[in-house]
Amino acid sequence: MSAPPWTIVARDDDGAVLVTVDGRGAEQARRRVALAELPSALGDDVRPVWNDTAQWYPALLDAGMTLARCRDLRLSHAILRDSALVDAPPLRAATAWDAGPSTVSGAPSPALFELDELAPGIPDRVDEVLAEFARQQAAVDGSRDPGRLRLLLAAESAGALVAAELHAAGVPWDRGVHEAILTDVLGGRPGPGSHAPRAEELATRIRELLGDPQASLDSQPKLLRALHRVGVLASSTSRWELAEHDHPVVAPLLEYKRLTRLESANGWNWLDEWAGGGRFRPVYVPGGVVTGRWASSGGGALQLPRQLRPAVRADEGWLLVVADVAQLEPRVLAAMSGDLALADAARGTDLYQGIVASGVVGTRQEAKIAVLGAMYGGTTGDSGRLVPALRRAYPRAMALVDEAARVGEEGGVVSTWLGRSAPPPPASWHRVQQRAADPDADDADRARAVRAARDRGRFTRNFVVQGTAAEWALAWLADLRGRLAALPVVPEDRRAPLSGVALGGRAHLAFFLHDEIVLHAPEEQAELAAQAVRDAADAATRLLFGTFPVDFPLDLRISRDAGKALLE
DNA sequence: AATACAAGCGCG
DNA sequence: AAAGCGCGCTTGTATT
Repeated sequence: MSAPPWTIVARDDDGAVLVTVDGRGAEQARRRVALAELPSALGDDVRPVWNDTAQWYPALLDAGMTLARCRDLRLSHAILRDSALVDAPPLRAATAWDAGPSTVSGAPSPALFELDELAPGIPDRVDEVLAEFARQQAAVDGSRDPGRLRLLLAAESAGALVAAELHAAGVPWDRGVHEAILTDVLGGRPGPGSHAPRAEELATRIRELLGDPQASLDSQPKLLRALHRVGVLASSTSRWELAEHDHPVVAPLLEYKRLTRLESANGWNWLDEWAGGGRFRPVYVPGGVVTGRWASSGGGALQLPRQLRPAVRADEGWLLVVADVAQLEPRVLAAMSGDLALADAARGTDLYQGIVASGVVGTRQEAKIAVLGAMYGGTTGDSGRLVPALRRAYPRAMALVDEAARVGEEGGVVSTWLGRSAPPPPASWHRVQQRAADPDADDADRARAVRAARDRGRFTRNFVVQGTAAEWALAWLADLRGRLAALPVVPEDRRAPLSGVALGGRAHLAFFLHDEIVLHAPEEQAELAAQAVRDAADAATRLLFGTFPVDFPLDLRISRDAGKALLE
């Protein structure tokens, strides 16, 4: 199987320029095409190299085209600029390629083909794009581990394709189910200037218990003062702190907060704005998190309350394949540290139970607290008490995160398995450290420096694990979309109503959140799609960790909706 | 009136 | 029950 050619895709004053190049960026052929001709001019077996997937791919999707792979230079630049695998990189100087993420617009339209629709900042002229590609290829070729970086850039770029496809396809969203949940919990839609009926009833009771019929419950300072007046001496109005006080007002107040949260964050207004048309189309931002995780923008895609998952509901004649990886991060840690004992504990479907079975700690809950403490840098409470047991049982795994923390505390740089490095600490961090080292420094200066160092250490400790887990997930997605593209297209009358989008004819990705995915699949393809999900997970594990004996078991189910209830 | 910030809470 | 990491969004308040 030969790799497809690289094709630089860039703009000129009234169209696109396509340049076929070799792996070093040397030009082999060039042609100009009108933007409207781009889908047919590109064809299927091509690997575009472009400045920014979010600027090009939505229009191709609109035209009914999908791509197998690409190279996103903006995302790749960010990786190579910071990667510790790249020596003295010419990419480190600040340039227009450092532009922040542009996002796929919420209003896909032919306007995306128009020249003035470009987000400002990211270079798009052919000379600049060619030059950047050549710089990046040279940086990879001259790096300490070209193989890993090529994998990472390919995965990151495939992720950019997935993000655009996810937005185009959307999550099938059942308005009726969502409204039924809201009505059941809140009692009905709130009128202007008031809360929903159940929240208002609670508010009345709470004000009685506070002895103040005018008490404001939505203003933290006012609520806190009212609580103090009845003897609840909390220092904040946060849920966990209120729960520690034994007073009749606490329970209804916590319930009130729960209801008003649902109402404001994912109530009827959210439904109208984001999912009214039967699809929720979050804007995904690949590479939006320093660790390499995706961020999102608009609609709160990363915060969909589990309570509302039943509203994710397949179209008639379609099914959802819902899959998530159990304890992805500790499994990744076992693999990257080569810790056979931890990998052994991870052998079954429940890593925490495996740790208990090895006699490291007594209960599953303790195992969970210990593992999270190990990866997050917990030092106090149960976490601080339990982590040492983990350090004895899994010295290699713990050495990896402990070393990452040590390097971070000293201001150094850490990297993920494939070579994404944490940005170096900012100048302000170094100033704090220097001030503490000054002979005139006082205790406060030194305390501030220690705190900043520890904060940095917890960040780098977690970075290596969270970032490598993100790489596994990207590899999973990238492999999966290739498998899905090989499924047959169903007959016209069986397709999902995705106007102008090539994805509606077969099983496609509909949602992604760090370690879980939802596929939307024609009924007759659901089993095949589910097997593709499993096979892709295995392929991702082999791609990253070769033959190292670690499992990444999936919790997978096929059902009409994404609610957990149908599972049991 | 517009903008910035902090608190609080949803997700992994 | 949070803790220890990473996010986005809404609300109320403070600032300009």
